Amino acid sequence: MSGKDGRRPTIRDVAERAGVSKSLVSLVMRGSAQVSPARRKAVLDAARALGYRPNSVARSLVEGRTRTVGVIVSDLRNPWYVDILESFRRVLHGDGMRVLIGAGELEHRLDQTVVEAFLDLRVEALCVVGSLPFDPVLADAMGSVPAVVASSHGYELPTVDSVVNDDVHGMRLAVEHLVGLGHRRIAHIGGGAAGVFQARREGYETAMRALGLAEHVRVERCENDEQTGYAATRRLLGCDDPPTAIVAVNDMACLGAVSAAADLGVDVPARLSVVGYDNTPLAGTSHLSLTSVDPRNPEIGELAARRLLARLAEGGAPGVRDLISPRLAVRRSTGHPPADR
Amino acid sequence: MSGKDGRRPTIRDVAERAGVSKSLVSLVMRGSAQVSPARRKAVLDAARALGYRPNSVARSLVEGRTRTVGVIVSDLRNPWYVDILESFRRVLHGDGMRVLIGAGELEHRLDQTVVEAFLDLRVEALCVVGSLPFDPVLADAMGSVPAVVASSHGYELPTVDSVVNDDVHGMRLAVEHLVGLGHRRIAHIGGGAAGVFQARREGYETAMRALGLAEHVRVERCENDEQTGYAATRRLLGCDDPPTAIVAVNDMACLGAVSAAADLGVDVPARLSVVGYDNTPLAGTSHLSLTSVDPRNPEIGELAARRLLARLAEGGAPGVRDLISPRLAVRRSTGHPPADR
DNA sequence: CTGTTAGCGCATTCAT
DNA sequence: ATGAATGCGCTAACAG
Repeated sequence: MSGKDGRRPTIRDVAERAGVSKSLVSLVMRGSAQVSPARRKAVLDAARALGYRPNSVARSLVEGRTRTVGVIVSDLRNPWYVDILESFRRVLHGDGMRVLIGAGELEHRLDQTVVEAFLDLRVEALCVVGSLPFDPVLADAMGSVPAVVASSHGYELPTVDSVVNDDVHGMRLAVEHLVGLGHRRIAHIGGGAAGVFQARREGYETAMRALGLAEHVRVERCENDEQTGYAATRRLLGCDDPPTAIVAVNDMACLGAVSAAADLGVDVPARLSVVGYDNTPLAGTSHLSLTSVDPRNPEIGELAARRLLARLAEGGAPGVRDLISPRLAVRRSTGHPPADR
Repeated sequence: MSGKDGRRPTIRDVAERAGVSKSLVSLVMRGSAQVSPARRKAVLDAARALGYRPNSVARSLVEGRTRTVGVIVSDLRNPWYVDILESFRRVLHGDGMRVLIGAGELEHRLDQTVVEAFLDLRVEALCVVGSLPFDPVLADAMGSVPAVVASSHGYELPTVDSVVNDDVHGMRLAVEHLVGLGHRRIAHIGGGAAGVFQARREGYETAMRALGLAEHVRVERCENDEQTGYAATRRLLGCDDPPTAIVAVNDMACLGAVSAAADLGVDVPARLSVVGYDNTPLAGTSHLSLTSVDPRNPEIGELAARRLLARLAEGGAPGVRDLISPRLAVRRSTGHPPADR
């Protein structure tokens, strides 16, 4: 398991034991075809006997590359990003790259230490998954190494590719679905002037207008959590002319809407239809069974990885923006509106 | 941003620009006090002007250490482990260590590639979070570098520390809480003959016997997901003498229990009390509001990190087993049993 | 305090 | 097909 004196065995130990030179061991370890079968076997046997594995630190140093890309995830606690990550790393693994994960957000600010850790480690590229507060350190880093953002707003730099789901299209799918069921008073919880919140609010408003429902546009502010979604929904349901349907900015807010409806004795979907966004594992549970816009995260992760590989090969090409068309996952939280009073 | 010819600047470039030797630059970068303020400033200025950052790859090679520990997480999709990870990395960061995360499970088998990636990277220690299928490659790795397991069963090797919550105590808290509310027919969903499932089933049985309820012991098999928890609960509620309370092996199964009860028109907690385990974010949502055993993950992560640091300093001491006493987070899914028929 | 020298483990020329 | 020499960027042990 260890070298003779407790150290891990090096290429030299293997060479000595196999009775060949270090270079030959190196060739064998990297799968060169230019080695006679007999010597190859001798090297492989010696390596196994010693428990040798090439030191990737030394290799990185001499090759001048680490074959590593750093991924900065906005929030580990809400596992909406897992599908992005999995397809992203699958593609990069296929290209011999390693993927490191770091958590980017720390008390509503960017955790600069993860950016610096990645830079210190000499990652060859960066990927930001999910919206992160803007920070010059990160922006600078993304200017100096190849970078891509996935499902993220706020870092669309000139030389950074971005792959995001089409929020406008997604909100349109949600509103059209509800209109198709007969709803007209369709409200939105979310809002705000930045990032996904802005994009989805605008998508909602655009869709409502396009369907002739401009007069019913109604937005109540909330964040990406159950509490504020709950409060926003209570405000909506407490007014004179409450909506028959709510489109939420994401699944967590939508969960708040469901809780609020339950507390008020409003049946979902009989008296209130709700639609979430992100199609998280939460939405798929049979207990909630939320109709939710599915951003197609596996596709986003895969395309982000491809963009990154292309950029790694090409160099500083201008950033390309990919818009993935979402789909609607229809479940049991939506239905026909109640008959008019 | 880059060196003169596109390369990243090295310690040599900085030394040249500052008019000092490389060693001096090295001293300054590592914060030595043995440098005159004037020269220190010259070095720092040159480094900033060049955008220099020490190459940690080269540093690792010469120091013979990477200051990196690899964490293998069982399942990224279920974010129960996040609190463990956060406190774990907080402690390690405080000691100048980096933490890398890898996903360990791949289609019910261990993903050996993450173990090998960590070994290739020369991580100085390993940490396994959550139960993973046994695999000789991982066992071997944990024998060859300092290792600790947190909230995990199955890798309690002779030289591996383990920090786990006390499942027996946790199940006892759950059962006692229910008995205190007046329940007697208390069933368990979970079961199985390995890992947490075994430990919690045994804990349940022990607690029931200790409270004189041996005759009411009833276990229905399920896994760590909503579907099987749902099915198990339907079996329980469909029999002649259904339980008035269910203790689930974890929160996901408990969610299944809630769904099943809802589908059968059984009100929670009026006609059925349910208790989960893990106190995941899910349990805390006001919509579900599950009473759940809280394993105190922040403490687990912190202690695991301390054990690892001690082991890193000490060497191959025998593995110590820490049992963390869980607490019960009481919420709205438990209440008094219905009055007898 | 500062500069010089020698590797860390490996891949990569160049010679055979 | 194989082996010897060179250097990746840095730190550590010295010698000034």
